[in-house]
Amino acid sequence: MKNNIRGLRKAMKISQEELAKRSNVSRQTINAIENNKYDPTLNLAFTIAYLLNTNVDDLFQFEIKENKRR
Amino acid sequence: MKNNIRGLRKAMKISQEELAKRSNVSRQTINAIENNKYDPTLNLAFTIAYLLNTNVDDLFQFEIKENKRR
DNA sequence: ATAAAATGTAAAACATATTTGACATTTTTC
DNA sequence: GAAAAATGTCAAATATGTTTTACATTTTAT
Repeated sequence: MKNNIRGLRKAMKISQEELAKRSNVSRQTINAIENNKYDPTLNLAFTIAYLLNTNVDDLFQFEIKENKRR
Repeated sequence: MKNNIRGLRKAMKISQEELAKRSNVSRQTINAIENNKYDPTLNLAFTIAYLLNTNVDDLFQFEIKENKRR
């Protein structure tokens, strides 16, 4: 799962620290997500999308992985 | 965070078990999410939205909680 | 070139999501 | 109304996300 948080954040000219404060998470969390260390929770995804004036579906690029049906 | 998984799933006439299989998660997970016990991960949210022919922003109703800035 | 700000990273503790197995209740089908 | 299918729920174990503290490196501003 990729995302363009960094791009939109920079366009808005705010730091990871600032986005973290507005999102009520730690700076490390924003940093980790921007660097694709892990995905945010659904709640945080919605919060960040809201703060960056976009939506979850546009902010995150989900690649469908097809399912070998059990 | 609310969602309309149950509604779309029933419209599609598949069981929780079937949606679980297609999503590669357990039936209990689908059940818990439909009953708002907890939110799915971002990945699972995207997967379910995809399977139900919708998107994350439409499938989940996120209520913005305003932030008492630190 | 130096100081300040921003970013990267790591480990331990804690929080939340998911699985598995099991059983009870409700709904659907015949 | 009995059987089968679907749904609800619980506990313990595992996986993943988040916080805190701390420090190193990179970038920006002067």
